[in-house]
This record gives sequence, C-alpha cells and structure tokens, in this order.
Amino acid sequence: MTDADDEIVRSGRDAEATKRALVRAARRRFATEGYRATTVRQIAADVGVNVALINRYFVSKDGLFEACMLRTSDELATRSTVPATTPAEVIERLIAHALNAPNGDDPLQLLLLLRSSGDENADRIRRRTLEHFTRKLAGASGWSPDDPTTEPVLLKAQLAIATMLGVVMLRTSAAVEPVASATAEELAGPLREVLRVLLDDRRP
Amino acid sequence: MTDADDEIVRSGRDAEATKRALVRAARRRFATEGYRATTVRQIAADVGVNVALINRYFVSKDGLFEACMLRTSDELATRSTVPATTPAEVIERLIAHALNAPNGDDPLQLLLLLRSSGDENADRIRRRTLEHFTRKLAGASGWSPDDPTTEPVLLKAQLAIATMLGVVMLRTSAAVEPVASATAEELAGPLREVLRVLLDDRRP
DNA sequence: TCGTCAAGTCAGCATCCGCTTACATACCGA
DNA sequence: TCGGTATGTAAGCGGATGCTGACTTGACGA
Repeated sequence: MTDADDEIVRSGRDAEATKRALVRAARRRFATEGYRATTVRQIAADVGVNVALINRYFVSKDGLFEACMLRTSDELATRSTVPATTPAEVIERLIAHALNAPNGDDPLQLLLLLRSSGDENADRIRRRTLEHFTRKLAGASGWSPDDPTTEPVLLKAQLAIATMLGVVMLRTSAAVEPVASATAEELAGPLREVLRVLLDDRRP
Repeated sequence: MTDADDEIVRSGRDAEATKRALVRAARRRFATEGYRATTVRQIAADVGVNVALINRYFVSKDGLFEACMLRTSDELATRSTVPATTPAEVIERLIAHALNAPNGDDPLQLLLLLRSSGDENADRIRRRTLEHFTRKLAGASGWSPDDPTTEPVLLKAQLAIATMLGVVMLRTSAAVEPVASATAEELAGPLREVLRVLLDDRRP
C-alpha cells in the first residue's frame, strides 16, 4: 500500500514519482468509485500533494483518466496474454489476474475498463483496449485474425472477458455475498470450467 | 420510446403518470451513465417537467434511485425466475432477459444492479436485491436454502449472474465490438453453454 | 553566497448540482 | 360561479468541483 513512490513523494521533489503516484491513486479511485464520483481533490489528498499538480502534469481530469487507461492498456497487453501459448495457460493467467488480493492493482485494471469517462477520447481508448484484449485472447485459442469464418471464436473470447469483468465487479465494487468474500480457490474451480467452454475448443 | 406515459405527462396533470415517467427516465440514465454522472435536471428534461417535481415526488435524488431499485427488484424477482421450474427454463429466461432489444428496459434493470449510488441506503437495497436474485437462481437449480453443504451452488449461481451482468455491460454501456452488435441468436449459443455449466448439474 | 528554475502550494474564480421557497395554473366539488 | 387543492413552474441559494494564476520553497551550479 505505502510503497516506494509514496515515500519519495512525501519526502521531496521527484516529478516522475509524483506522476506515478497520482496515476496509481487515480486508478484506484476511478475503478472503485467511477469517473464522475471521483474528485481531483480526493486523488491529490490520497497522494498528499496539492490539487494543482494534477492540472500541471495531466492538463485536466480527463488527461489523468487517459493516462490511467493507457497504462492499463499496456500492462494488460504485455502481462496477461503475451507469455501464454496454450489455452489452458491463458485461462490460468486470466483467473489469477482477476482473483488477486483486493489490494492488488490487477482486478482494478480490469474494472477500469468498464468505467466510461464521458470524454470521447478516453472512451475510445477504453473501447480499443477491450477489443485488442479480445483479439489477444482469441488468438491464444487458435483463432487467426485473417480467417473471417471463425468469428464466433472472437465472440466467445469476449464473453470470457465479460464473465471476468462481472466477477470483479461483484467482488469489489458491488461487494455482493457470497462471491465477495469467497476465496480465490473456491472461485477458480467453476471459473475454470466456464473459461474452458469459451476459450478451449479441445476441452475434455 | 415515446409511449403512453410521456403523452399523458406532456398533455396534462397526472401525478402518477409523471412519477412513472420520471422513474423510467431515471432508470435509463442511472443504468447507462451511473448515479453521479446523472443529474436531476437531465431526468426532468427527459420527461419534460420541472426539476422541482423530483424533489416533490421522491424527496431527493437518492429517493428516486431507491424507487428505481425497488421496481427493478420486484420485476426481476417475479418475471425472471418465479414462473420457471427447471434449470433449462431458468437459463432460457435469463438469456432472454439480458439479450432483449437495446431499447427494452430489461437489460437496463440488470445493469442498474451494478451501479453504486454512494448512498448507503440505496446501496444496501441494491446488494440485497442481488443476493435475493442469487438465491432464487440457485433454488431453481435444485439448491435448498436449508442445506449448507451445497454452498458452491450459490456461488455458481452468482457467477452466472456476473456473466450476464458483464455481457450486458459490454453491450450497452461500453459498446465493445463484436459483442455490442452481435445478435441475440449469435450470443445465445455460447451463453447457454456457460449457464449450463453453472446452473444445471444434470447437463449432458 | 546567490541566482535560476523546477516542484509544489495557496487562494480564488466560474460553473454546475441538489434542493427549497414562493408563485402560477388547471381541475373539481359546492 | 367560485374557492380550494393538486399539479407544475420560476428563480435562486449554499456548496462542491474543475481549473487557473500568482506565489513560495527547495535543489544546485557558478
């Protein structure tokens, strides 16, 4: 929670560390409370700096949201799908990503993808990120981008994403029982079954 | 879209019709844009009446949200699960409810369940509605509320709800392709498979 | 030691939001 | 016909929000 960046920001004058801390605090707020409900004063207070720095570094609240989206887009693309080669591996990685500890940032990144900002530019990035993520996931299930006849695979991959988004939403934002307080082990079993149906054609 | 209630409101003085029109407009706004992003001035403008009527009829913005939740709670409980007796029937009803025409109110009702209001009372109603809906769904899958050993059934029912919520979210609020413009027929197949895994123990 | 510039703060402006109060208008029974 | 009540409107208040411009503080090289 209070890690290196926070210390650096508190102790002194490191613009890059301050920017990183602002992005992380913003992502937490945006993901859990939504764009409009989050105020720039809250974010600045979370980091412990003055509000005006947000406008200095990110021009506007929209700019900060866009920075969050861009970073989430990068991390999702690189960390979640690229190293995986088989459908089974993708499934395990997806489950791990979504069921991380509530304090971890991974589920929040997924959740952020659902939050519209009202800003046209940021929303386009969000949509593109989700569609890119869909193709990555479908690709790992043996789908080739050049083959239009296998479009159902794309659709099923997106249904898998929808499932994970729904689970993350119910667990973090809505806090609905029993799924909110279920352990990762309890959820991994059924989720694995569902994802196998959607992502693994060669399932048993 | 412009149906009886709107006409009545525009043409005259019918308090009940005005209340219904306000609730319907509010539900549309709350579901698609979230609680904070929706303003009472917008809702009043949608119906074509003065803003003060919202406070007169529903006391506050929170009160209007609560009215939306209560009506959604009722309709979900009665229309979606009660008439169904077998898991297969429940599954078909759930799919039909979520994949209705985008102008229909049914998907919006589901979506509304995800939107936290920031108000403690309205959020409690929302959480209770979701948990009640979970038990209804689990009950239709052969789960008995008195049997604590079958708790995984409850969890799996909630995962089914999470899946449907995710799909509705991506289709309406996020508008992500290809799931946003997919037809109900294209989606029903994979969704039926997923829901069978989660809700039907006696699946083939 | 001092000048320079980046990093951060402070106070305030314009706007919007939810809500309230006072007022106007249409219905309806006596 | 007329007065009372229900329905709807107009205007504005207090507060919060995003953002801005002027100011202060600290680091660092000559």
